[in-house]
Amino acid sequence: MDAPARPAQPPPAPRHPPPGPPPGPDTSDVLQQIMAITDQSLDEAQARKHALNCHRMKPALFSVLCEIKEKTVVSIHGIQEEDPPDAQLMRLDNMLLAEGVSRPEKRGRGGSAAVASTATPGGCPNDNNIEHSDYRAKLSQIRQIYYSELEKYEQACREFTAHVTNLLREQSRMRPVSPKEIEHMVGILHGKFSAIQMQLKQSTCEALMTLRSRFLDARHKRRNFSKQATEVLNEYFYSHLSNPYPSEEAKEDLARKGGITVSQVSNWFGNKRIRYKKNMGKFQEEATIYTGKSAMDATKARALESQASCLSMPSPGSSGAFPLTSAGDTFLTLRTLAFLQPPPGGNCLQSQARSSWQGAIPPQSIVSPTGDPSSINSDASN
DNA sequence: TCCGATGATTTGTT
DNA sequence: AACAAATCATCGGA
Repeated sequence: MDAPARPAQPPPAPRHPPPGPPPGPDTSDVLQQIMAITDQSLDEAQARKHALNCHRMKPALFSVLCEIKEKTVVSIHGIQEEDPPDAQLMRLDNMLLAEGVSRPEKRGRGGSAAVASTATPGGCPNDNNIEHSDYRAKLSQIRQIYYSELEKYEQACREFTAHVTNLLREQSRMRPVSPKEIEHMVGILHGKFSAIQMQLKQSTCEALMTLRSRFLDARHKRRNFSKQATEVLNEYFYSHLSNPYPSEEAKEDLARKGGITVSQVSNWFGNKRIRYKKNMGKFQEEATIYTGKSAMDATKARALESQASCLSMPSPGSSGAFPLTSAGDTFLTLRTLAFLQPPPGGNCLQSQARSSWQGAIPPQSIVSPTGDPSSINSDASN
């Protein structure tokens, strides 16, 4: 660094003239000046700096320069100033919030560990109640990593911002740097850091998705249906063997009764139809059990029906009406409704897929050619 | 551990 | 969109 005073001498002429315009006398002048500056001693330079700082015109000059700079900066960056809330960032934030990873209010600067431990367990509003302790452990792990990383980024951002601010303040003594410019620079810095934070949020969301898909994929965590559900489904299946295609309402009803979802009911019927058709012999015993059950139920239902109609209907002969008189009839009514579901062949639009079922019906269960809805009961009575 | 049962998913069809 | 058929992946009993 020490610059021994050497006699200022003209630079040696270049051996090869550079391309472009030849260096005129101005260039060599500037060069010479630069060389002269480098040759000055540090003390001398400091002295000159001090003299410049103490110049009486300095404050005025700086303020003017600052003003000009401010205008230029505003004109350049003014458009970018308005920061529309990033849709992507909002999506990520919402997801992290929904998953219970982040909190609604993130202003607090509490310890990350405290935050991680107080976050609501199972805060996910998803219908599937995740109870796996393994899942929770992994979720907690993700949460902790997220918060520790976030804290790191925030810390780095604070430190770097402070550093830059100090640097600029320091420099503002030497060159025109307005407070507004510093503010702007800080804003840019924050933008950069928030971009990094967005990446962090994105990877956290990805980790969450992977975790969820792994734990919520029902195929990997299959559970057999409860006895109740199986009974309800089988009962319906064998009592509607001629047309085992429950309507949407019937599916909902079955789902409710069995404590499963409608799509599970649909899956079950899809599987059942296929497997029954493939190997009817295998299901004979089951069929006997459930058709017997259904027959008993039907008998009971009929008894109840006649009882109810005697009690509530003036004319027992009118079979088309649904009395809906008391809560006690709910079962009967539901059954009756189920029996009166789309009659065989009544729904031509849907009959194509169902027509393939006709070949799978055992002889005693085939619906009478008249298509009388009441004939479905023959499945049960047989 | 094997193997049939079974719930879920995928693919192709209507 | 609903379904059939094939297939996957897990469950649960022997």
